[in-house]
Amino acid sequence: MGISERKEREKEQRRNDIIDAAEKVFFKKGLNNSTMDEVAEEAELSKGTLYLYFKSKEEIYFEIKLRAIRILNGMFIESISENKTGFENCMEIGKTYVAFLNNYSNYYRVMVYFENNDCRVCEFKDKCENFFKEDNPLKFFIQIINQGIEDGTIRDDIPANVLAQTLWAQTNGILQFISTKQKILEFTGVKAEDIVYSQYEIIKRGIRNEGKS
Amino acid sequence: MGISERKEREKEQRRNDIIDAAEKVFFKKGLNNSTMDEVAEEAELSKGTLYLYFKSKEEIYFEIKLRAIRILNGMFIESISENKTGFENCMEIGKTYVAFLNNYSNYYRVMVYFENNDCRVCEFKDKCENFFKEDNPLKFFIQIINQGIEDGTIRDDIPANVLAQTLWAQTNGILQFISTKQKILEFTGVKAEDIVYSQYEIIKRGIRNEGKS
DNA sequence: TAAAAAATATGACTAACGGTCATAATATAA
DNA sequence: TTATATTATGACCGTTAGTCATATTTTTTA
Repeated sequence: MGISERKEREKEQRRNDIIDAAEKVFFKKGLNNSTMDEVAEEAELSKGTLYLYFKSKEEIYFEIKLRAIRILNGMFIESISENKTGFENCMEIGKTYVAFLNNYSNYYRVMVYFENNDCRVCEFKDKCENFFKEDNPLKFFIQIINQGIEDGTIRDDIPANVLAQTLWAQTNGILQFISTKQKILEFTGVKAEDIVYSQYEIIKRGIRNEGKS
Repeated sequence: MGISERKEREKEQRRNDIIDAAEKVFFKKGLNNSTMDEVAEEAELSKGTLYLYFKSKEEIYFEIKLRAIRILNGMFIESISENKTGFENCMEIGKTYVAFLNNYSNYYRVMVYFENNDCRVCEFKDKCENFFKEDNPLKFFIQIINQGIEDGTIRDDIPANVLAQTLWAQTNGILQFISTKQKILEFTGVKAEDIVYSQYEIIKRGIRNEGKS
């Protein structure tokens, strides 16, 4: 049945085209100031057609979030190395996350949106439920922490699970701060890099296995 | 002119009544699922009247945020003590912030909303611009860190400004994580308290002045 | 290849809701 | 008591996410 397969591909393609169009519109004007009519126009389709491929405006946004996560995951995987210690890899991931914020700020913003609007995310419950079980930056990060505990470069008095989630949550807080609180940074005369550097310094001391370099 | 003063008081009172009503409605159903008609009904006023006292739905929400900040500030001030070191006070503030999340989760959620929707906050630019200059949890926290640096209990190689904002941002990340990622915590079998404890542990090592207890 | 059936696309329409404004009610001043 | 100012009202408006009856295109059938 070559036809149904081709149709499947075409459908997938159209879905992607719609997400592409939505991305353009949303990135330019923000989710709230973008209308589905604009997305439809950008995609050269009628509005009704959008709803054949997606349940809601927010579901399209959620698909963009998935793209963001895929990019971030890819960057993380590229940034680590077998030749480095767990501790070094861990710090590398931090740097990479900051680079993601700088290079893909649009995608980053989409991710933040879903961090903080979990009430609505229920719509995608099924997708979210299984999310952690699949490839996911946090899951990946836990492995790195584990590596560090095993190779003795990261303190071992906190379970890898817990330590990883703590660092992950912290780091999200840092990125969120430097990306939304420019006013405060300006007013206090502090640069985003200062905060990032300070975060590294605290983490270094905070998680390094004592006695090791 | 006793009359105009009384009128002023009455107006202020009515404003507060409206915020009270809005709080009830918003806390019960969430900002997005609450309508201005519902707020008006709860306040026993017509919808039009609401707009005599507030420019928009979101401005009312912003007023609720101000209440939240006032509560948090009060808790912070209560939690510190002249008899404690800067380091101890700093840790105390962390604990207090967690207590705030647990005891005033509705207010906490409002604060988070404005952390992450800064685009819209422009409406309240004037209010926000001056915000940092007034009483503000972060500003207060900077003072505590300064105390710690001065009394030698907190490392002095990072400026108080920077260190305080870093810790603040981190902690926000932690609170946000434990309040929105229950699913992940469940799945990994980690408790919110574990994360909080781990955070304390990392910070302790991370900011304590070496050589001091 | 033509007609029937299935799949896909359309855009006018609806419902919901934030915000407005002409009008009404009430309080104050003259 | 009348004129003026203040406060309140709710019908109405504009916008927009989402729907659905209808139309178009593609595939299947005979």
